[in-house]
Amino acid sequence: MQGMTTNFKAGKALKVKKEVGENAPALSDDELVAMSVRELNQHLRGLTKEDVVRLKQRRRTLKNRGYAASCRIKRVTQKEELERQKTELQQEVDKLARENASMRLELDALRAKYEALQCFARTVTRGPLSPGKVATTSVITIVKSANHSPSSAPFSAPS
Amino acid sequence: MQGMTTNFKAGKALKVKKEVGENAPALSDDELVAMSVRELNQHLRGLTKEDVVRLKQRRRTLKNRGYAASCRIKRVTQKEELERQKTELQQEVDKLARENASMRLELDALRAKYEALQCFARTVTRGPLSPGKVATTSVITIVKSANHSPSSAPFSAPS
DNA sequence: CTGATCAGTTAGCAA
DNA sequence: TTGCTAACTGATCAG
Repeated sequence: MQGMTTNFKAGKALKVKKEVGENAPALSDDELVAMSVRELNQHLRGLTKEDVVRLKQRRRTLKNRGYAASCRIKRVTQKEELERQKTELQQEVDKLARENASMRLELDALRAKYEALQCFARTVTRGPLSPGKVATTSVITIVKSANHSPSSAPFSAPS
Repeated sequence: MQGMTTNFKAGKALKVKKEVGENAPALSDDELVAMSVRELNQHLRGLTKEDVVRLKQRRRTLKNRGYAASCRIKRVTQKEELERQKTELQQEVDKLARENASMRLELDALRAKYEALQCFARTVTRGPLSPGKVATTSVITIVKSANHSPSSAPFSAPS
C-alpha cells in the first residue's frame, strides 16, 4: 500500500519523460500517486490536453507500480500462510499419533488384565458351582442390580 | 528448460524490432532461441558488429522470456504442491481423530467391564461360594463359545 | 555465460 | 475508474 512511499522509488524515473513545460510545478511521483481525483483536477488546470493525458497516464503507471507490489506481497504472504498451516497440521498429526499409540498400549494392557481376571473368575466359579456344565470357552457376564436397567438385555449374541 | 519450446511464444513478437536488413535470413524467435552457441556463430558471419550485438541481445531476451515462464510455472506448481500436502495432512488428522475417538470409547467400555468383573470377583471370593448370595445383587450370564469375539462386549455396564 | 528471480511496465479482465 | 494479475523486460545475482 504505502510501500512506494519509502525510498527506492524516489528519483527512479527510468524512462519517464520529464519535459514538464514551464508552468507545471513538476509534481513528484509520491505526490501524484497520493493525490485524489479532485486534487488532481485542480493541478490539471491550464495544461495542454496532451499534458493532461500524459499526467494521467503517469499517475496510472505509478498506481500500477503499487498494485504490482501489493500483488507480490500478497503472493508471498499467502505462501507463508500455507506453510504455517502445513506445519500446524503436521504438529497435530504428531500429537494425535502419540495419543493414539499410548491409548493402544493402555488398551492392550487393560485387555490382558481383563482376560487374566476373567480367567481367575472362571477358575473360582467353575469348581464349587457346576463344574462339568460350564464349557471352557464360556464368557461370564454380570449385571449389577438390573431391576431398573433401561432396556438393554444383558446378553451379547454369540458370533 | 524446454518450457519455451512449446506453444504460446510463437508469433508473440510484441514490440520486437523486425528490421533485419537484407541478407539476414530473418531467424524466427523459436529458431534463434533453440540454437546452440556454435550454430549461432555460423549465422553471425558477415553481419555488422552492431547486428551481432543486436541479435545476441534478442537471443538473450528470448531466453529470459523462457526463464520467466519457467519461474512462474514453478511458482504455481509449488503452491499447488503445498495445498496438496495440506489436504493430505488434514485427511490424516481426521483419520487419526476418528481412530482416537473410537479407541477412547473402547477403552471406557473395557474399563467399565473390567470394574464390573472385578466387583463380581470380589463378591465371589469374599465369602464362601454360596450361589444365593451372589444372585441378590448380580446376574450371571453365560455365553458359550465366545472366547475370541473381537469386539462384541459380553458385558453391559450398569448405570 | 546461463538460469533464476526481482521490480517495473503493459495489457486486459473484473467490480 | 480502480485494483489485480499474467506476461514481458531489464537488472542483477549465483554458480
